[in-house]
Amino acid sequence: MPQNLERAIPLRSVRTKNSSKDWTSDSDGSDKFEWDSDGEAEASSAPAMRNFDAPGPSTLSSNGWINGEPPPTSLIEGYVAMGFPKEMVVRSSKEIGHGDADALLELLLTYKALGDDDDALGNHSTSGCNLPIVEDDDDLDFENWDGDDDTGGRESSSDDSGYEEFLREMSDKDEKINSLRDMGFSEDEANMAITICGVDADLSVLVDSISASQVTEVCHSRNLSDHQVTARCFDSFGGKKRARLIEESKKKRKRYGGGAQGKRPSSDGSDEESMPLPNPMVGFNLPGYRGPSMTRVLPELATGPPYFYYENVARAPKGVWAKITRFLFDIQPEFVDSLHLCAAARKRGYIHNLPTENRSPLLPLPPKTIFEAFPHDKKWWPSWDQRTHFNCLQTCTASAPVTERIQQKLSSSGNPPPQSVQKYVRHQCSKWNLVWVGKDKAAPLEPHEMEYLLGFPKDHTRGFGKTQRYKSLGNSFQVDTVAYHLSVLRDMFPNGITVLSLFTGIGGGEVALHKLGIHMRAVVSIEICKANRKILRSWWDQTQTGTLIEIDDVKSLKDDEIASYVHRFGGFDLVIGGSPCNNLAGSNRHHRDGLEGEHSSLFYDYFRILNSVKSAMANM
DNA sequence: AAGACTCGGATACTTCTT
DNA sequence: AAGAAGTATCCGAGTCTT
Repeated sequence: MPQNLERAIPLRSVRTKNSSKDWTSDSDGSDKFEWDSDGEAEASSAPAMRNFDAPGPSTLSSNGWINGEPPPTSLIEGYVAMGFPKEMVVRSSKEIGHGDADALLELLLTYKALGDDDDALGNHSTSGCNLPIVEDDDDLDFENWDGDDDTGGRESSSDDSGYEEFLREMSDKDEKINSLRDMGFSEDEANMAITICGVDADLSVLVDSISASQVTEVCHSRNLSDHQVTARCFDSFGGKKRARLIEESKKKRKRYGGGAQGKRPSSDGSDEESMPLPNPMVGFNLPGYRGPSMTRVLPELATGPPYFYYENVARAPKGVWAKITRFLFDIQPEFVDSLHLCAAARKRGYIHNLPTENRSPLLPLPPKTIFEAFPHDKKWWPSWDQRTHFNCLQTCTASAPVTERIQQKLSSSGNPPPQSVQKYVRHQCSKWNLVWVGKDKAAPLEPHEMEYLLGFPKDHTRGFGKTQRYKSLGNSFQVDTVAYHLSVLRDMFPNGITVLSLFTGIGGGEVALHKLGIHMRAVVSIEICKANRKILRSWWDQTQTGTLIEIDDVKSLKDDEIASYVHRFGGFDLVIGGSPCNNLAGSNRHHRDGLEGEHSSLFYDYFRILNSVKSAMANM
């Protein structure tokens, strides 16, 4: 749900500038909600995540920095704000440079995970250093099995003595890598297996891991969905705590030099980057769209507890969903257009590890067409406006002059109006989701009408400014859609569930659970917008008896605090949330730079926190 | 080839609130 | 008077569908 870009950016330290609102709350001030983002504003502060395009060859200069330049202080601070030790950031930057935010983050996460998992390794352990620097082939981590280019590769030498020591400490890992190479595996494979299984894993376990990865790769290359990969593939993996490592290992590099919009050349062509959207966009199944019954089997490491549910816009820039998928355990997204469930389109992708059988829709069923939703408007609806559904409800609405111009054009033409006028009016109506509320009078939806279409209780957002309400609603879940997916939890948790809700917004997930009759014993909610927090609190106090804890800044939620909540509530049954889409949404003309952009860190927060929860629960 | 669609952002201005 | 909030207008392109 909610969120803004602002939050995306780490820097609390930087907050100063924009004063007014604290970053924790949305950018707009009052309301910003859910995911989206409005956040670009902060960009300036955002340190780090910029990637420069030129992929040129990386070279290690005499000062120990790749490409010869130390990272800007702001960049380091940005990662430190994300929770990484400064020393680790510096070291990582030296290893792979700071130009590629994706690679750098990946390496940091790997280091961190390894360090967390195995103290014996120490921070340095990470041999992550052996991780290949930037490979071109990217995405497919499991891809280049054959090429072991890396080996000799990296002359990482460098003058940095600290770095060398670091390398020395990795001897244990190197030894295993050598053994695996002797067995015919590439260094990449060996590295990945160690990343996944841990440096202390037996050689046989590492071998099994590589074999399992190869199976996965084969499945992917055949375009099989994840559910077709048997869990058996992953049985050999280590403990659950390793779960978070998986992704990191998976995402091995997708970097491309291109700019944000990234069209990456895609060396091999086809494949990963492309993740075609289904048509019709009905997900794995929908009421009334019974396709072939499918049962998916998730990799063991992807299964709960906790269950998790991640959402974002379906039409993100190319490569974004492929990347998100890699982070989230290679689970294939379920793309659904809420158009099939209610009267408004809403094309979204959902990555979750919930069962997909025996779902049930919320009752009563919501109106599925505009006329069912607003029968009163039928009286004024011109026959040449044949819309039956609204387009995606967004955060911005038409200004009054739009209505005025439409009215003026229609009143000055006959009936029916000429084609040119019809075309203009139809375009405006589609663009702004206008409804006919009077003779020749097309007006924007009111906030309460949007609440209705999105499945929220009446007046859910009432009491706040209209602009804020539009913004919050535009960034929200479509409750019926999400509830359909979450409905499987009802029978699984008859005594209620505990929820960690990221980017909560106005509580679309919570409302869905409530409408499903699922008791929430406790909800820990992270939402930057003050107005949204108030909206959730207000609704909670009126409808719930469980515990609600609201946190404003996702960046402040660190591992130890997560662990304390896990301990306090006995773990979380569900981690739910969408991440801001400011830089993903097509409507954004300014900074649609996907996950490569400067404001894309919120997704990584989701990822980070999810893995932190998994890790804490594994240690319970 | 043309059309349709997209959880948006920056800015200037006006209006409301403190 | 100053700040907060609301209003209006500007701003395209990537991707998919027809």
